[in-house]
Amino acid sequence: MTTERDPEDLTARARIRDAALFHFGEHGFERATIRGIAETAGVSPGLVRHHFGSKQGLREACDEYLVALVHRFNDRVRADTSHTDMSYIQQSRAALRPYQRYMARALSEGAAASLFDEVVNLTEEWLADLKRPDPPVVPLRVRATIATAMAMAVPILYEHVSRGLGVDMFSPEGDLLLSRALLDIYSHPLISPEEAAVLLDALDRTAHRATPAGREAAPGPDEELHDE
Amino acid sequence: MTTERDPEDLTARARIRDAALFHFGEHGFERATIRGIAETAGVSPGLVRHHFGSKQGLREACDEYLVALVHRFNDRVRADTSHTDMSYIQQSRAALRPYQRYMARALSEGAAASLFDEVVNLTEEWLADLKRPDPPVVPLRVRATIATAMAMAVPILYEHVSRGLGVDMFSPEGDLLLSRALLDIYSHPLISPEEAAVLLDALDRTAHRATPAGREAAPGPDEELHDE
DNA sequence: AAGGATGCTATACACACGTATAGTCGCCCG
DNA sequence: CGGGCGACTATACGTGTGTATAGCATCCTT
Repeated sequence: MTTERDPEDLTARARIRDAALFHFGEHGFERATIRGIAETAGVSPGLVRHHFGSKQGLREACDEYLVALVHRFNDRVRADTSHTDMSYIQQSRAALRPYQRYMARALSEGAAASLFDEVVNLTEEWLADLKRPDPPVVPLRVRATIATAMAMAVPILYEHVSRGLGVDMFSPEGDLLLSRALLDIYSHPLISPEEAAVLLDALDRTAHRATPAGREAAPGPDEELHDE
Repeated sequence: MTTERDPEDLTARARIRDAALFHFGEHGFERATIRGIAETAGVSPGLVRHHFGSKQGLREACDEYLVALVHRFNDRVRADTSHTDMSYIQQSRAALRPYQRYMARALSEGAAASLFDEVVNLTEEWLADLKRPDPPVVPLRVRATIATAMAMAVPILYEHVSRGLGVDMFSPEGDLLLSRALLDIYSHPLISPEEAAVLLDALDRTAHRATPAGREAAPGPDEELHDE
């Protein structure tokens, strides 16, 4: 059913990559060892180097593999016109679950940039057709980035979240509880609009105090603060 | 002013701890070396072991130090009755900024549990006196945990967030942009209540289908990651 | 002033890990 | 048939790192 892998898999190369995804995800890049990965894959450590050149090369291969995978799922979600139907999203979630820990680790180690950006793109589309009473105070891309980061937080902080939930996040119970919680949080503002207005005002005032007149420090690519 | 440190600081022990907080935050626990930390602290590597026993002991000392620090700030925020005034929060944010990268790393490595829990407690209080039209569908603790995780995501994904923002997250510009974005996101639901209701309903229905009666799923230590 | 504890350094050890090299087996193409 | 080539293994090397030990200096106590 979920044959989302490339045709030429089952090969030793693929087994090494899978083992690496597991080991990197479970122990982190540094603590994971080529020897351990090789053992899981059922090959000799030398073969790892033969196929991927180096440990870093292996990581990059893992990243590329996942980027392609996520991209494929994104396309499917995009193709789904009925946004009330979550079957594709659920399906994607399920299929990507084995790789969540790897993604979490890689992202928190600063790697897998294109993977993150790929998700940001999707989030951007998602946020774009979201109706809201007042105009946003920051560009769409910024909101999408932060929303993506926030969504990634849960798998990244796996141990802590599981402890707070009282059940393992990846168990069926945990997954259900988590989904319900996310739905609740995402559908309710954590700050009342009035309070937000006050705080935003205070923020802008202190900001103006800090940056009195013509500032030019740190020229970002596009400094558009206002909106898309 | 920012004399938030213990009295007996300036000592070599304190310098080592500070250096460790920096190195661990900058390079992660694994990549950070005792020799490097010692050099930054201006002492010999042996002294690190003398004071903290082991690298792990050093990490724990860092955690304890930060838990105490955060705890102190939490108390001050709690003591602040006027919730519209953000001076204490801003002050705490500023004071904790040098340690943010350490905290982010430690948390994403699964460590510093009590630090996380400390923040969850504060979030819990924050969420408790938040008015909302409908009753929550999950316990307060669960919501607080996830909200905390989401808040932590931004510093953890520092590189990616900075890239998405177009400016360095820790620069003044980045900080302002980030604050505005967070305010915007926190004050607007990302899912409309109606949509959420539909999704929640769908979720509960599939959940009942999946777990007919008492499930307790065997959480295998190593999940097969090949296919499903 | 003697003695010991404590802060601190220098040196050495043990080991795990990434990497490099040489070699073997099997398959495909000519 | 055979020659080359890619998949794969065995083994070894170098090094970075945590840790252990021994020794020195300084200060406090009695």
